[in-house]
Formats: sequence, C-alpha cells, structure tokens
Amino acid sequence: MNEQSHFRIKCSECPIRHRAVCSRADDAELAVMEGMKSYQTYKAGEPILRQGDEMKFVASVVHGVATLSQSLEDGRTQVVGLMLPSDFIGRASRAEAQFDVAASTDVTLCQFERKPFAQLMAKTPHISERLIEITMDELDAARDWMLLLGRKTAREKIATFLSMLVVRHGLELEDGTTPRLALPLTREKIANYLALTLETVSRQMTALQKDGVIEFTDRKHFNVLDPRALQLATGNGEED
Amino acid sequence: MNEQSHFRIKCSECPIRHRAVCSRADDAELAVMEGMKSYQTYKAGEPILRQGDEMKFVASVVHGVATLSQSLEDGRTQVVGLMLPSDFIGRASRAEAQFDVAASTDVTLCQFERKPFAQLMAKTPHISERLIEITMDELDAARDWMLLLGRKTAREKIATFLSMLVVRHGLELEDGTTPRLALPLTREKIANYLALTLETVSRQMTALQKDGVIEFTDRKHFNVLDPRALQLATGNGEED
DNA sequence: CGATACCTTGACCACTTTCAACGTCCGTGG
DNA sequence: CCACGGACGTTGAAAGTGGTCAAGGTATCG
Repeated sequence: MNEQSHFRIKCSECPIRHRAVCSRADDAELAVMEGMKSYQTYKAGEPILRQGDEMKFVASVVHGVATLSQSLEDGRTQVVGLMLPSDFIGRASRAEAQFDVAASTDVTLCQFERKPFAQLMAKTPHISERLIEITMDELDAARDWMLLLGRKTAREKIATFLSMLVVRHGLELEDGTTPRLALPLTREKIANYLALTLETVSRQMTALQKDGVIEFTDRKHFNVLDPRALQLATGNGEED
Repeated sequence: MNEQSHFRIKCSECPIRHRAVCSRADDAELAVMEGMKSYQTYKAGEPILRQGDEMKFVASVVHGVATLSQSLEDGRTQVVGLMLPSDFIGRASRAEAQFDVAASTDVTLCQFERKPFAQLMAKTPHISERLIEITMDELDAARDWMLLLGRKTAREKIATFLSMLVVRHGLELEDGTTPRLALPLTREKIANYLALTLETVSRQMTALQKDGVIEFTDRKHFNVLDPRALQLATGNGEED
C-alpha cells in the first residue's frame, strides 16, 4: 500500500525548512529532529488516515497536497482542510484521527513518532511556538472558509476558488491577464471543497467563461482574462 | 463604553483555572501571570473588537459567551466561532484582529498585554503547550462546523444546534425526555450561526414541534420530547 | 399603555440540486 | 494503431429547498 520512501533529505536542505514546525529550531534542536524523523510517501488518491484510526505519528507535509474531509452517514462529504507543504497533521496529545486524510496529489510526509515528539516539544519552545502559529493560521483559514460555505453563492464560491489559485501562485501580471493556471482537482473534488455539486461547479465555470472572465484552454487549464471581474465575482469587494 | 471591572479574582480561585491557557502553570508561573493580568467586562450586545482593529491584548474568556463573526460587504454575516469560558482570543504574534468579536451575553475577559505575554510564552512551555491544545480543539470544532454549514439541510442544522444545547448541559435523562432548556440566542443570531435566515430558523423549529420532537413552553424555552428523533434529525446517524 | 424588538406565517420566487443523457479524454490491450 | 472501457465533464429539464418580501402577532420595558 504505502511504500516507504527511500530518500532522506537533510533538514538543512529541506524545502519546508523555513516554514514548517521546525523552522525556528537551532542547529542542536535540528540535529535531534533529524534523528527522529522518517519519510513516507503516498500516491495520488491514496488514503492516508481514516477518522478514528490510531495515529502513531504526527507529520509535516513536505510536498504534494492532502485533503482533510468529513462525511455524513449517507455519503455527503465536505472537505474541511487542504494540507499544503509545511502544514502539520496530527496532535501530540491525541492518538485518534479526527478526520479522513487522503493524498490529493502524490504526497511526502516528514513523520515523527507521537510520544517522542511530545517530549521534544516540552523541551523546545522554538517548536511549540511555531506550532501555535501554524495551528492558528489554519484556524483563521478554516474560519474564512466558513464564511464562504455559509454565505456565498455558487458563482462567488467558484470565483473565490479560482482567485485563490491565482494568489497562491503569485502570478498576477501588471497588464491584467495571467499566465495559464492549472486546476489541481477534479470537478467532484472542487465540489466537495466548496459544498456544491459537480454539475454546479461545471455550470458556473462555463458561465464565467461565457462572461469573458476566464478562458479554458482544456479541462484542467485556464487563463484569467479579466482579473478585476474575477475579484468582483468573489463577493469580497474591490480589494482583498 | 467598556467599563473596567473592579473585581480581581485570584488565579487560584478562578473559575477557568483548570482549563484555560494557564491551567498547567505552576505556582511560580501563576504568580507572574497574576501580576500581568487585568479584567475587562462587556455588556451583552457590545462589540469587543472589529476586524482590522489593533489588538494590544490577548485574553481568556472568564465568563459569558462571545461570538466571532465575519461579513461580506453587502451585509451577509456568518458567525465563525463561539467563544466560551476558557477559550482564548488573539495571537501573541499578530497585532490585528482577524474577525469581529462581540459579547453575546455579558462577558468578562482576563487580558494580558500582547508583548509581555509573548515573552512569557517563550519562557514557559506549560503555557504554550496548553495554548496549542486549546487552539487545536477550536480548529477541530471549526472543521466539524464546516460539515454542517456545507452539507446539512435546514432541519438538520436546527436539530444539530438543539442537540448541542442538550449535550452541553449534560441533561439527558434515562427515561427519554429532558428538562426545560433555554435558547440562549435570538432567531437572528441562530440564523447567522447556522447560515440560514431567521424565517427558516423559525419555520424549522415550528416543524420539529409539529412533528412532536420538541415542545416550546415559550419563545426562549423548550423541552425535548423525543431525544431519539432529535438525534436522527441531526443527520449524524444513530450515535454521536 | 405605547414603543420597539423579536417572532411567526404565508405566498412567491430563485438558485441549486437531482436525474438523465451524452460527450470527451486517456490508458490499456487486442 | 485502433478500439474499447472507464473516469471525468457538460448540458438540459424538472423539482425542491431555502430565501425574499410582506403582514401581522407577541413579549418586554420604559
């Protein structure tokens, strides 16, 4: 199922060195973490954890995208978090997974056994301080998302989602249009993230294209033709 | 506007002593916090912070209920968090309020100046460890709420809300029915919490009463006549 | 006793979902 | 190399849920 990855990155050369839970660790602390960590990789689509599973590890996402999701018994599901590189999965003080976690793209995790990590945290304020910030950032993001889920229309949700992709890639050009962007998820996954159906996602994307706001080059790639119109369509107002 | 409260509680006698951010502090640490804290009270309905305000303080809720909320420019509003006693407001590392905070009932906060608190945290793992737990609990709660906002029907939302009130008060009786419970919020506030309109809140409560699940004694008080039916109406399945 | 805020109910409407059919892309194996 | 199959995506028509607008009812506090 899950294949143990064979590469080991040195912490000092790790792509998330400056943002992850270890970002404030000094050389001595880093050496300790270096000795505790292990890597694990998951293929796109693979489950990483199911709600209720025992968690022996906590982990940082090194690369790839994982989703946290939750379901009702009849199958309705809601994505409740996107885990991007440097995000942190699990809690030192709890052994049970609260959500389903799945690899959305190929994912590499940097894992630490839970109990040794808890001990390390107790001795290393640099780590717990950074973990507080990471967790509070996720909490703020979750609360922003609640406004979208509760109060935005389908068109606003789609525009917000596309706008996020633009911002995330930092690709706004002076002259207006943006370079071609990739949609990293299927229509169904976008629907589960935005609390829509896949049909509505499809229709609203088509509508934004008809209105000249965006343009699809193929199913997975689009250009923003009118960034200002896209921003207005998010419902957030002129600036954000 | 905000009146400085005149009472001072000793930390050792504080009602949230065992759950708040200070819960793991030892006597020496508590003595330091005792010297840093101040109390502030707010009347029901009063604003505590507006999004974008400068925050000089972080604070624990001592008693009362505060709401975090967020709005779109056209006035649509979503409550994104209920702050109950022992919950923590603000971040040591950020000066700007991310959300509107308002007192829902009369509220007392135990406040600490931000910068001294940040320094204290750096020196006191007991505090930062507990803050991580509090923050992660809120994150889990926010994610649970996302499932409700995104995927539950109006009836399920109302049933979930009423069910929460039952659980929170720990009042389930063996024989089925429960003692009279108070609705702590107006229909409008409930609507902003559940992402509905106040009319829909009213209609769904009436519907649950017609179906014999609950019974209103007056506008602010109800009995649960059929706890099992209420549980089923939440959409969470038989057990939860 | 009147003013005001809160709540209920009805009629109508809009938006999103549901259900269904069809289209497109892509990898696998004949 | 092409054909097939399966996953993914689009579009249409109909239905249903919740929202909007409007009117009237009820509680509470001067």
